[in-house]
Amino acid sequence: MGRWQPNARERLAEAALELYGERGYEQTTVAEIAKRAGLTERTFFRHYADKREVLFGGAGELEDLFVRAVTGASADAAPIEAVAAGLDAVSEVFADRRAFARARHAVITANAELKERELIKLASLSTALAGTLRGRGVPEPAASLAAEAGVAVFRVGFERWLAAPGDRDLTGLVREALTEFRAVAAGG
Amino acid sequence: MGRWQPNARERLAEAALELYGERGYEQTTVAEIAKRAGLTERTFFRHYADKREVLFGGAGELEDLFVRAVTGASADAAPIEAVAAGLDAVSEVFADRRAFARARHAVITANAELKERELIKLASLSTALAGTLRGRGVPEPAASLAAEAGVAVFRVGFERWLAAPGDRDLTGLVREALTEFRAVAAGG
DNA sequence: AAGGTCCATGACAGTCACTGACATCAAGAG
DNA sequence: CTCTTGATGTCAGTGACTGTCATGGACCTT
Repeated sequence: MGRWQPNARERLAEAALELYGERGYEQTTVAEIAKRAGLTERTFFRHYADKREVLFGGAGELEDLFVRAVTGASADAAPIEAVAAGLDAVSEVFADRRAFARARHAVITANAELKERELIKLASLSTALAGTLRGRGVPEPAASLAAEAGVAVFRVGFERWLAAPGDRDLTGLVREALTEFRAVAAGG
Repeated sequence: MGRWQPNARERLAEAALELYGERGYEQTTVAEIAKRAGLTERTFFRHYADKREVLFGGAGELEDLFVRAVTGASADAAPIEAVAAGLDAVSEVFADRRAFARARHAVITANAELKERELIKLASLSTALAGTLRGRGVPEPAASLAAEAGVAVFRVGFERWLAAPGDRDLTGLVREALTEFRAVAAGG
């Protein structure tokens, strides 16, 4: 047995999501989160840079996954097709986490500061994707535009998945969003 | 002569942009901004909700302008064409403000918190555009996707304009970005 | 086993963004 | 001339976040 309970970081993230859900983000103090996790406020800030970041621990892994899938797409795939491969990979990860995704999404959409943080994570993802596409030989601004398109398509598909009843498949909804997107861009 | 100097709000915005540029956003306190504007910290917060918002006073007008142009596009224009009309209208506004736009953009890109605020303003613009498109009879998710596309295209064109030497025309750069975008979506 | 180092955490004081409550005083209304 | 209005000042308070030093179990060395 260690001197402290294990998984301090995860306990903090859990406590934060619960409290943000129960009372709202602004009505929750960091001291309360730390207390529920059996830690102190100071320790919270050693694990998370600020009060928002505690909800975004997985953003880095998601970005890596998306980038790897795009990198791994066949060399002759068009930019939008490489992005589509990334969309499939990312969609799979969420398949069995809809309850968690819904709780987290509800908390985030209820607060402007949290929305800001989510947007900058998506922007970071977009930047990483654009870089990956350039690495595949896609010139600018096509790389940036394809990356932005991919993120927009994922977001639309993801939100429809969260709103959908029962057993709709995220991968399918994201693919539908991509198809719609291409029709719109074509002038449909 | 009033009891106070006029244009307190504008003086605060000017002082803030100067100080953020000179020392950086984080190294500037609200008390310093207020002092340079000849006011107190408390008065700063009566004009701007927070330390970031002072750089985004014009966001509302820009959104209105964009929305009005899309609303005014010919009734049989495709969604992406209506958005293009909005892009033209917004581009015009910036034509003679490149120096200011550059200073502001440099400050914003130098700081993550300011980037977050910029992103949420663009997201708000996107949401407003999507609503306007739905008002024109465009169904979801086409409306949201066309709106996101419009904002992405503007941002790419805008950044190229800021980076470009001399006398490049913003309207032209944004139109080029739109053309490239449509090619990418088509699978080019 | 004794001693030494490591490192996650605690304790505590401090800065600054932001808010609520109340006071002030020129300008305009009547 | 008086009254009301509204932008500003003053002041006290909360909470996010940081720097610094102390603590003590785990692990390593001998």
